[in-house]
Amino acid sequence: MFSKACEYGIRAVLFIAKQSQQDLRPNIAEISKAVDSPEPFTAKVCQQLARENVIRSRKGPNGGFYLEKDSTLKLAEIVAVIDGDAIFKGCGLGLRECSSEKPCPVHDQFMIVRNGLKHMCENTLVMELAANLEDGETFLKV
Amino acid sequence: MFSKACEYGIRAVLFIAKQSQQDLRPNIAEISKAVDSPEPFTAKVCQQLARENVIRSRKGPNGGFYLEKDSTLKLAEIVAVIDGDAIFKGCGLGLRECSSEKPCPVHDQFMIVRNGLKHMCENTLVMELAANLEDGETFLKV
DNA sequence: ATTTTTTAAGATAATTATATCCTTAAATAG
DNA sequence: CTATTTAAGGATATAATTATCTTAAAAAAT
Repeated sequence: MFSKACEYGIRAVLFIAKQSQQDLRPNIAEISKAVDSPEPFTAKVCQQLARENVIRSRKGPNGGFYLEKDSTLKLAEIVAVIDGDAIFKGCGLGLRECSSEKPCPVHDQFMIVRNGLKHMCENTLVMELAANLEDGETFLKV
Repeated sequence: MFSKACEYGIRAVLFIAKQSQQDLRPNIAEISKAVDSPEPFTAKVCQQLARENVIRSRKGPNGGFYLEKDSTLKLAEIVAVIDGDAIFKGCGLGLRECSSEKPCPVHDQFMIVRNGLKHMCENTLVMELAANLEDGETFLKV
């Protein structure tokens, strides 16, 4: 569904969000340990997200990645930055042109599924997911 | 969503199905031309599907790939053979273990989307899609 | 100011997915 | 039975993704 980079990205951001709720700023070593992802690769992904202003970063001692406490970041923004929006918009059979005027054979069926994914990602708040994580209701590794 | 191999595979099978409804058995050259896909790669995919009994093939003059006219083949079988069932079953965040007992943060949300895709693929008949194709209601290339 | 911590960026390596080529073997038509 | 057509299989090439390593630059703390 999502690329590995995107999976790591979402997991990293959820951990960052959880830590941010306690005024902490985890660095790459802490993040990759917490979400069980390769350190240099996770660094790349976090840097990309920071560059695109999806998350924030601070250098120097006590630095790391963080989110504003009142952040309204949604899953969709993470996905769009890392994987692009092909998964939300592209044709299920890979046709360049595929629209209701010139639909592929599964156009209508896919539209429903893709819209479901899109709405889900656009309506899921990172901070809310992080809250469940803090309660031990959900998990980020294994 | 699906791999390129799987996209080509579905497009190829839909064309094969359409031709089979007219008692034709297209060969690789005809298939890859009709669905605008690379010939050797399409050959690999079709051979794999034939080996796994998803479609049928016949060698020699006038040979090619085909489906029985009363085939009840569904999209899900093509996807499962080419991409496996990770897309129907796997965790959206790539966790090895992810269940209702030990869910990832987006477990419930993803479940809904994945099940939507799964049911769609399991309930969509290749022969029905091929019929629309024959009527010029849907398209397989560009 | 200097040192230390940490992000940032660039270059490189390994792996996987995509694509191609070439040879072999099967099967049909004549 | 033979020639021809076509799928099947193996080996190989290319591109993209995933992963790593190294160095630089920024910023905070002392």
